[in-house]
Amino acid sequence: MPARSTLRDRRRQQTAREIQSAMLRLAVRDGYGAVTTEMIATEAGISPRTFFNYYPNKEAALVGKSPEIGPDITESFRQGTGPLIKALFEALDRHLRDSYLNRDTIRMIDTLLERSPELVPQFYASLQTLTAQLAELIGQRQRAIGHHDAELLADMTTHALANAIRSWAQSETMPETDIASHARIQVERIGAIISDRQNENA
Amino acid sequence: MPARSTLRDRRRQQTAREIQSAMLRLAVRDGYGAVTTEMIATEAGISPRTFFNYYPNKEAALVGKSPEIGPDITESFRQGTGPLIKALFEALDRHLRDSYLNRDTIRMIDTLLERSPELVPQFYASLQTLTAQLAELIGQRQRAIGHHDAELLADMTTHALANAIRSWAQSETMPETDIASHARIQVERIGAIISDRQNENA
DNA sequence: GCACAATTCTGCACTGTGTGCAATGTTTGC
DNA sequence: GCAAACATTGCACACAGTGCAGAATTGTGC
Repeated sequence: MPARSTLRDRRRQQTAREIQSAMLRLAVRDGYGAVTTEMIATEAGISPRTFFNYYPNKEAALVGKSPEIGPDITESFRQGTGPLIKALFEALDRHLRDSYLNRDTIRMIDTLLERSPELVPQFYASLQTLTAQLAELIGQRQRAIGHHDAELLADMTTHALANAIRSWAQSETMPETDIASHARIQVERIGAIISDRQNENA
Repeated sequence: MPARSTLRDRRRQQTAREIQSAMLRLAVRDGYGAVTTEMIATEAGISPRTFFNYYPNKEAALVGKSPEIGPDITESFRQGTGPLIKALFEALDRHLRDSYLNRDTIRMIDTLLERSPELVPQFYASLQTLTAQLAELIGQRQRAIGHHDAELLADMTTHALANAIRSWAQSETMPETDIASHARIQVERIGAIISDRQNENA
């Protein structure tokens, strides 16, 4: 569901971004642990109670609302037949082109994750929606791949994608359109290490 | 530090296990969300405050305290020179032989993760200690592998290991000594998928 | 424009998590 | 058996998160 464009919905999205941005600003300034939901609400100009209408917890506000993969993309992924990894990252590439990525936002998240490494696992956990969606898609396209394997692969993919997005945010020159292929290259590098082919094509 | 065997330390370990077991019993009976730290404390025969002397939060009590990889194992892993994956899972195999795994405990965890899938990401996050240790070891042994790659690989390994332990707990017949090789096989299967070699050796 | 339906925002009361601190017990080394 | 080290506990407190009900706002049909 690619967000009906009623006034209400646009406002909702706007507020969600507002809250995330307030949270990030405060966390970068005062440290994640020092930020309370009350401070965020005040900074974002809403009541403390309303914060929880937008995000189920503090963590979630950090990551923000990321859109689901659209049905056109999932459809063509499911029905494709080429190499899985190629198709997977093509789908992610298309998905990224649909999403708005804000360099400054990602940079702030990056700063936080560097300053408070204990947040990193929590951060990846917040990407669960994407991971679960990917796992399901992989399972549907490639019936021969078991459930656990699909999940592991999806997890890895999300992880690599997050790494690629972080590199992109850090770099001044890397175009947004390179993110998916960056991630893909990392995954393939891992594949090579697993198969002990580290010194090939070096 | 392989746990000095003073009375104090043995008691500490015992209490930690006691708490975990209390938590699991209650969570299986009433559902994870319905269990409060106070209930756990009562069930385990300690004061509510003491609970937090053992575990930083409810999550952690679920997973329990798992011992670090001993220095003998890490030493020989770091200095080995063969294929990384082989060495990695050999080290894990030795590590598992040092640890006590309790089938019933794992089964209860398994039940919980099935009933409350929202716990799964949190669960993997709790294995962060192991993941971080593995990432560091990989980086030290194989200098050519970048930091991000080592982390991704470590994450995958931990994930696969958790899967293998869960299979072991479910099975009546699988010997404990097969866990590491199970995990290794999963990782290698993923490696093959990445490299689009799914139909080899089938 | 105007009523009224749907939705969203907010305040309030309440349960539960997690921490700091200081008093009180218990273990240990000597 | 004594003093230092460490563990347990109670208490007070700050904050997270939820349910509910009324106020405020926005969308809709006329």
